[in-house]
Amino acid sequence: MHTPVSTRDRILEAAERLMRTIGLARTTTKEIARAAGCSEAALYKYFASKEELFVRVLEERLPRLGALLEELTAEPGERSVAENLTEIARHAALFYESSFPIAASLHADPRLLKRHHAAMRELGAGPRKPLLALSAYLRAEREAGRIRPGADTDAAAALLLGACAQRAFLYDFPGGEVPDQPLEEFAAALAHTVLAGIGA
Amino acid sequence: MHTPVSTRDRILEAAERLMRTIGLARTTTKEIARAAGCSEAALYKYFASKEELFVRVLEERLPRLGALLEELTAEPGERSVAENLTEIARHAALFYESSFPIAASLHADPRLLKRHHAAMRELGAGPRKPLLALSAYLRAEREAGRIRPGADTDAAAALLLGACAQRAFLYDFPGGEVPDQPLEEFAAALAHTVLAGIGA
DNA sequence: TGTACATCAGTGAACGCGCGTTCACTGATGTAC
DNA sequence: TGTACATCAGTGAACGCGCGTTCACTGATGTAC
Repeated sequence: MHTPVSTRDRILEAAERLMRTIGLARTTTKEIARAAGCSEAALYKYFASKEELFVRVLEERLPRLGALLEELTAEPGERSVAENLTEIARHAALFYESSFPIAASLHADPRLLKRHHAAMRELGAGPRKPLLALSAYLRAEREAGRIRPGADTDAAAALLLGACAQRAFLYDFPGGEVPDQPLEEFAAALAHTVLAGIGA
Repeated sequence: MHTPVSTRDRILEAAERLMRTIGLARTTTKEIARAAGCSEAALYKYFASKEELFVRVLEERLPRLGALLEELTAEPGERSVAENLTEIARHAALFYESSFPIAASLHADPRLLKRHHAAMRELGAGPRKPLLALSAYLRAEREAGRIRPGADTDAAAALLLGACAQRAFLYDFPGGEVPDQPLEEFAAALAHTVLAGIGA
């Protein structure tokens, strides 16, 4: 720890930023080195290959929605269900917005996707975690009598998170199109409409 | 028209299949030519560049959900809203399943995405079309008194289609994981839960 | 009819470029006596 | 204290490979007279 930011960290940061902005397809070792302010050879002092570098970026620098949801739903009783769902939708939308470009890149290269998926499994993470966490929260609310007894919590979770994920997809398009509906409003509308269906 | 299937069509078909299976990142001109049963040079008789070939694949071979939805909702009165929504969800899920891998590939390469987006705009298509079509259908049902007057049709459309799109994402993972819930059941559950919120 | 030429789909072999990767190295810092 | 050696982060320059692309061509089919 001689320097406040290690070369390794600068490499990871540069790789992540490039994946986000110019896409995996155009993120080359040369570009990464230039952005990190080191030589290409230095990359290979810290990572065995370009593929391993990418896997590390995904493991070490992507946020975790599942963990966030678990936190958010730790004390279910403190706020109303509507408030909780709105907050969840807001966080989910932000999360998908920030991770979508990288996730998309991954799916363009099944070999890399496979390696990433294996690494995720070992970490106990994965793309289905947020769904499970939200569904678990909704079941708890159902037990507490705050949502309707017959409500389908899996369907409700799929609807809410799906809409947030799709929003991220719709706005990851060139031309910098701005959403016609602000995030807060969008989140509240989703929560309200879902809750109208499952609320007690 | 000497042969029943032209070389151009075989090239497009091969390119599409490869994009779907091995991903854009690994779809090379050599692989396309091999799969189409022609020389690499032949590709350049029909397409100016590899990038143009991809744009043509997207323009000419991807299904159109927006058009399908418009068709599906042409005579709203014939079936119940629940039946209509289930059918819409089913078709949407199938559509996203088939187009997701290619859409993901596109987002890995912003330059290609930009070209594609421009081409789409000219065709009057685009990723937001299905949302608009579904929301229009729901508004029609609202006018007809078959769903609640105050219902937020935009939110309902975002929820239903978002959940279908996310399902496609969740199952586009290696290891050939099979959905734990059959498509029919999934579609019905979504339609039911959304309708509980907006139904008359 | 035959003959000479034009057109056209498609090819084999090569090209140059940019990529990921490696190698022998340098200069600074730490350690033993 | 100075001296000799070890360790370590990082580099410049090169390497080979695979990619998209091009070029001069071939052989089959169509057309004019």
